[in-house]
Amino acid sequence: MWYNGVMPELPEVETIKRGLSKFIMNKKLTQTDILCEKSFIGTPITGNVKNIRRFGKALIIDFDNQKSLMIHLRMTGQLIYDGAKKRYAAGHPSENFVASLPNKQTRVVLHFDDGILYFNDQRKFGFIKALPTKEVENDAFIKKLAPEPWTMPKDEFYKKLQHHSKSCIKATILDQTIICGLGNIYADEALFKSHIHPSRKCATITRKESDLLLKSACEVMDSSIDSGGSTMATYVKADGTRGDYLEKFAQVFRREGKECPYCGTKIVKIRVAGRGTHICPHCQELKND
DNA sequence: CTAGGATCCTGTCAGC
DNA sequence: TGCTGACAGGATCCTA
Repeated sequence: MWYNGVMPELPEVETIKRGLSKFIMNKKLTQTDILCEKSFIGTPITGNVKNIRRFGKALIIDFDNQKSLMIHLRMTGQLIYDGAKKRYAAGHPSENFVASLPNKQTRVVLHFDDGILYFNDQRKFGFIKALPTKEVENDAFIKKLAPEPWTMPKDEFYKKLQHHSKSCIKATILDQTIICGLGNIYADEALFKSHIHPSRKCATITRKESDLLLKSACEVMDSSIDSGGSTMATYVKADGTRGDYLEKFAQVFRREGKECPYCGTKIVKIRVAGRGTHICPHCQELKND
C-alpha cells in the first residue's frame, strides 16, 4: 500500500531512489565509517543490497540479510556515490557534489565493493538508521506518515482540513501526518497554482479549493520529478556552477521581486508558519473571514 | 486534543 | 575588515 512505483512520486527522494538504485543494487556493503555519531543511529551493518524503497521523504535500503538502512536527508543531507567510473550526487545541492570527499560535511561513509557512498549533511539534522527490515514499517516516523497527494482521497483531505480549522493552510499541508510529501517548495508552488493564500485558515478553504489544492500538489511534484531528474544529471557533469532545477519549474519559490507568470504582479516573500513563503499578492488573496 | 513557537546544527549573507 | 542577526528544500519537542 505504500505507493512504490505506482505513480510519479515524491520528487527529490524518488529521484535519488531511482538514480542510486542503478549504482548500488546487488552491491555489497562491507564497511561503515561514522564521522559524526549523531548522524548514525544503531549498529552498522553489512550485506548485499536487495531493494530500495521510499516512504515519504525517507529512503530505505534493504539488504539480503533481513537488515535495512533508513536514510532521511532532512534539510541539508546529500548522498554522493563515487563509483569505479562515475559519480552520482543528489540531495541538497552544493559544491560537495563536485568536491573531493570525504570533507568537513561528510558524516557517514558507506563502503561498497565497487564504490563509496558518502552521506554529507551540513546541519546534522539528517540521519542514517540501521534496523531490522521487518521493523521498518513499525518505525515511529514511518508509521505516522499520511498518504501522498496521488493516493490521498479527496474526501479525506477535505475532512482533515476541516479538522484543523484554526491552523493556516500552509502549516497543515507541511504536516507529513496530514498529507505526505510536500516540503516548503511544493507547498508554496501548490498553493500558488491553486490561488490560495498560505495564511488562510483551513476553515475558510472550500471543498472546491481543497480538491484543486490536491490536484495542484500532484502536478507540482510531477513536474519537479521531471526536471529534478535531469538536473541531478546536469549537476554531476557541472564544474562547480550551481544547479538550476528550481528555475525549471518554480513559479514563485525564491522568485521574490520577479513577475507572476499569470498576472505580472511582483512576487513577494512573507513569513508563514515560521517558514519563508512566496506568493503572488494579487492571485493569492488573503480572505480569512 | 490542537496550534504555535523554540530547537536541533552549520554556514552564508546582508547590514552595520 | 569584523561583528551580528536572520535565515535555511525538516521534523520534533514543549508549552498553553
